[in-house]
Amino acid sequence: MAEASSFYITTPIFYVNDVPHIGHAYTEVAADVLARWHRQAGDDTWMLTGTDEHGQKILRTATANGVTPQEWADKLVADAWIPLLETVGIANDDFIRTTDARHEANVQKFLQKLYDDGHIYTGEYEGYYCVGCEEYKQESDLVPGAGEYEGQLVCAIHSKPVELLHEKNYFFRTSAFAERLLALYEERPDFVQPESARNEVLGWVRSGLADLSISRSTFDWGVKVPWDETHVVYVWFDALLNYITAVGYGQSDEEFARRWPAQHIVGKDILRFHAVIWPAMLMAAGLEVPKGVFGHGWLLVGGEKMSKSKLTGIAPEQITSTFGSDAFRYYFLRAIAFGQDGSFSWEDLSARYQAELANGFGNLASRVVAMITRYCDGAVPTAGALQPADIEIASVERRATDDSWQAIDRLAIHEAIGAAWALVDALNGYLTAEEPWVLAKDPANRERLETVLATAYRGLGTLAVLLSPVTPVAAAKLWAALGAPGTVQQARIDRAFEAELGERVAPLEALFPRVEVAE
RNA sequence: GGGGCGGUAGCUCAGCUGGUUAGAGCAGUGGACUCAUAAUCCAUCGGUCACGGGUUCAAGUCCCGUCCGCCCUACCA
Repeated sequence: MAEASSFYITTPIFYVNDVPHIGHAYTEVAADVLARWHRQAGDDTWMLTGTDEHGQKILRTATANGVTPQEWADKLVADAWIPLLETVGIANDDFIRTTDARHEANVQKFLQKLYDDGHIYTGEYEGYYCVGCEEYKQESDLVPGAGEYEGQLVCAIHSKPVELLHEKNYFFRTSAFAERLLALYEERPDFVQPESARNEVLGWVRSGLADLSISRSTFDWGVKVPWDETHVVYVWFDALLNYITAVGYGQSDEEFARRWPAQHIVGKDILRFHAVIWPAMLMAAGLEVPKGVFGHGWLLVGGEKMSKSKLTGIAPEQITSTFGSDAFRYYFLRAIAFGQDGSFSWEDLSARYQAELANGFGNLASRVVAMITRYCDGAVPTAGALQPADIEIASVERRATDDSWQAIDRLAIHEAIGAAWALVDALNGYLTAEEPWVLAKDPANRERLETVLATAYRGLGTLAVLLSPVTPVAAAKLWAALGAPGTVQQARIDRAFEAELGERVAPLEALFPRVEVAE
């Protein structure tokens, strides 16, 4: 199915000033698995990720470090963000930075068009400004003052009174699109997923939309507003546009038509921007809205949303250095229903690593390859007359292939892995029931032995293909050990059960070696 | 304050529009087996479904209330 159809998937772009943690990596991995799966099913796939580099905070930290904001961003991208992708094995097709010329120039083009078409007006922003923080505060950030400031509202951080300031700003008429947005959610129930996210978005839009201030004039690290260079574009407005500037908007109509619209994968915290403001922006510009917006859940540590301020932030390398990138990818996508919040704990991670990856999948590969080596001198045997158990394995392979692909189509990554895993369990059970090590003792059982091993070998091949998007490193090792041709990524995943395999097995090192947990 | 979500076996979670003895995985226990990373396979223990009312022939599943937890309330995946 889906021959050569276009599949364009994005992650949010990272705010470079953040410190990468497993939450960022989680989003990346989810998008990457979907991209790999589609790519391997023959779709014209494109995965985009990148960095968000404008804004006052970055300007400030750059200045504090005595470098220009561009130099600061360059350093963070090179030292933190590109390495993050490598750490968890992301195979993105493009990496956009909001400081790229292709981005900045076309953000201006987009903005100018909205301005020319009357979607932007000049207004006045009024807000509480904290001199200490050098930024506007929401009322929720203010607390009642004490002592000499008794009776006034003060900044929660500095405990000093804030000033009510007015600033000239340009505003985008988000409010004008409320009806069209509601119609969109109505017509396309899966535009915002999962269901809980959709409900939340519906609630927001029904309760009314305020116009969005889209420019700032108190600092200058950003894309200049084309008709008023004393203003720079508000970072979110700037950042969202990466999804189209990266695929040719304003530059190459052909490329743009080929890729757009995209499936966005975002954390549920930024759902509002992606499911409300972004489609409104696109509507204003006369462009197609995204294919869909999927808001995934939080990673919870100790029952609470992971956060660096509470010191629960975990760097991806803490996990990958011990368990490897495959385990990272597998664990978070398998253990957490995609879209829901999920609890992370080292205990759970190592338990699943041991039980599922090492004992389940890894050991299965190991025992099958070892038996073919031992009983057949490494030559892959040919199946003889099939018995019901062998036929059952073949049908499990077929079901795993179909079910997992069908789940991926619904963005149910955890279900897709579960569907593939049914094959791991079936094969382990099959071997125990057929007892090839017993068959091997009597030459009279030779044909049966070879049939069983051929069937198990066939199953392993299917497994390698099905799991390659999730555990690409292990799948490649297994593929090589099976002596299969080319790379496992070249095998069509939507027809995994009939992948072309090999004739001789090669030694296989442990796919997921046992880990001594040092807490 | 307002809004959302959740509270089901030791742990992580399934339980759709209410309907036979509430399920899975892991952990625990017992057994089988030895090809394999002391792995695998089978069996088994284990729950007053947060609490209190209500609706109903029937509620984990609907309604009301209470308690607890988390999150959102315009710029942290």
